[in-house]
Amino acid sequence: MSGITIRDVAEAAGVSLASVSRALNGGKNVSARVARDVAAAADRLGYQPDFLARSLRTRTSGMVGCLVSDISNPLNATIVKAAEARLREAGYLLVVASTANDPGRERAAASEFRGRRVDGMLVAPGSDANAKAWRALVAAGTPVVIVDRDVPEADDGADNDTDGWPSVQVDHRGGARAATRYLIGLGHRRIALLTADAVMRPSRERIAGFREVFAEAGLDPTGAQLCLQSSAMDFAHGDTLALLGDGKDGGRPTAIIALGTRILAGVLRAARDLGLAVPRDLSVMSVGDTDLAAVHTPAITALRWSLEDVGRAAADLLLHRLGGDAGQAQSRALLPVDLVLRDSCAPPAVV
Amino acid sequence: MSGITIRDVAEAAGVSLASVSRALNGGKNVSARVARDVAAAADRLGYQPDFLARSLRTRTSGMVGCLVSDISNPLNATIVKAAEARLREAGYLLVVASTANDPGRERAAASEFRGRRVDGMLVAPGSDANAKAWRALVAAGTPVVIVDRDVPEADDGADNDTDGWPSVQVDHRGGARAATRYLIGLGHRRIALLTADAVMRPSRERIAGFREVFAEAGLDPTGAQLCLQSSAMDFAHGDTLALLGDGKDGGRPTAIIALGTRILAGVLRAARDLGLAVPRDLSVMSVGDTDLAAVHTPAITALRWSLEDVGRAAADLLLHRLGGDAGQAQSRALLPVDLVLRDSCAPPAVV
DNA sequence: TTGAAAGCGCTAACAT
DNA sequence: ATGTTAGCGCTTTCAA
Repeated sequence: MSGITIRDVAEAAGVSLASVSRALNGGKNVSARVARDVAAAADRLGYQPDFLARSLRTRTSGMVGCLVSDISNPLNATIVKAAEARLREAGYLLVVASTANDPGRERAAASEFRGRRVDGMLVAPGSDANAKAWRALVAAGTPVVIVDRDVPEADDGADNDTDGWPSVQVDHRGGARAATRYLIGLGHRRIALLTADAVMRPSRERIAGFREVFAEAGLDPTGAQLCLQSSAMDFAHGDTLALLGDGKDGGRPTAIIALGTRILAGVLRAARDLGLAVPRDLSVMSVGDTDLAAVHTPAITALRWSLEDVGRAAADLLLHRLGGDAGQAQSRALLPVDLVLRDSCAPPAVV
Repeated sequence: MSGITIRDVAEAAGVSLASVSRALNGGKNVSARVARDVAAAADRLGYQPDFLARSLRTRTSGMVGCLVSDISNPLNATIVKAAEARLREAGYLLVVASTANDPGRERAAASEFRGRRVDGMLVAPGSDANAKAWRALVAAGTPVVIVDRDVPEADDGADNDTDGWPSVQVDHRGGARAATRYLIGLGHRRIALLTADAVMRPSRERIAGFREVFAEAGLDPTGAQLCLQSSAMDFAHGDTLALLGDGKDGGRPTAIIALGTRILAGVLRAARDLGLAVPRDLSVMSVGDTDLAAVHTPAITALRWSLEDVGRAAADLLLHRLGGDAGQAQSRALLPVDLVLRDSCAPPAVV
């Protein structure tokens, strides 16, 4: 272990503890001689300050907690990575907790973070279950930035407005609108939206955008199929088979929008199993752009947004709050979504 | 903020500070009455112990640092996630640092971790550049587990043996052997190994296994092409084009082993661009099994190993050391690699 | 400009 | 079984 304390440095440099502290922290009121001697002594001894002790004294840990449902999800991982890079530049350490979307673990992790005295938290709740807990957290004064999520109004009738929360959001609604318009423009009328979730903000917004476009085009909204499945882990394979394979050609969708990589994977596998050619027999669009979408044959048209920007924006918002602008108006970032045209969408075959 | 200290609880419960500490830490020598009163008071006040203060006193932070080159890489992320889960069960908090394979940042992160007084570290060095630093770390007594990497012998002639380090390794060599045997069994004689790296342990072991099989089959090792490229980021697209597209049919490989997802993506794109059908015109194998490999048409035969096991094993090894068996013989885990047969490999076409 | 001293919240001797 | 006390290593008044 290091074992070398500030006291050792003080002795070696022949000055007092306080002087060492001041010198090392670049504080004022340090003579050039002391500064030099202290630096030399610290260097020679290989002194490394103890963050723990410093934190105890200053009441700031220099740590930021990050609550994310599943860090092995490449999307989340990319966000976390970008946030971590930014936070580190600012001298903060990121501690992560994968919560597996379990509200209990989410609360436990948040509590653990508080006990560890993190200076702030980045949180992407896995559900709305803990909305109350998040509100309590900010109410207690913890700087919190919500990432790509909503914190629904408390159902106890409190006058909290969720829109005012410091958060970074992605314009999923706008993206879904663009995607839907594009498909309708190609001539599609029966479009299936495959999602594993309909309550979280991203899915909710996408569904809303999808419906908006159908409504504004004067199309029968029942032509828009919405397929909800409980788990994305089965790759949406079964659902897609059921959706496409029932033979009722009049009702069979001519295009599928897959919300997420796993679902896209399931859709593509199902199409392959059914002998359906993309895009001739079925147009496929991916919400979220990954290697899979880019490299597949044919390459999959996708909705894309910058995960790095999400992470960076989240870190910046938090740093801003940690920087002292606590009372500052609640900032909120809204990031754009782009439609990347590739080869997986075409006009529907005339039947 | 919490603001409530152990002192407040002591007053509320009408006992001494020490009793509260004992009661809360489930120590011995606590009467039922005190235990009850303390628990009640703590609960009522919403007391949350301050880890920072506790750590300062006990000289253990309950934190484990994780050094990984790029956490947005799904492989790394999965490992980290599994390790984090295990560590949390044991009461440790994982702090991560993405080092982008930059030796400087790696050292800086390690140093930061030490300053933060992490109890141990999980490290997957991005290169051999910091071998000396890692040795210094363990020499200083920090429990370190190396993940899927080697720490080469110090070049200063010290008598450190790298094989004794606590580490979790993957049997990449065995996997490569199985893969190569399989391809040779199909009739392939010209096989290209595409990798972005030839020095790190995983690649080195794979290349070694590949060569071993060629040698043991009595085949001309020059028939085994080894293509090194500097970056995986261009999806290996250009390299594959150059490799396949040069028209010299006699030298063109009939099978490609792609070391990594990005490279696989590049290979597949290149094959598509050249109008080569997989596996008719070209057999493709992936080292590392991802959605891309599983879902591609045709599905890609792949080498797979459990990333979860890697993360868990790393955590277990470290926990074991943290548990006090510091002097214990250096343990080392070796995890198996499986060949997952799919549809992307076939006998080479007769020319 | 420098040093002495108090104390952050907690645990662990040591005493009772 | 319980209380008293002394720090862990650092920052930060407050004096000098």
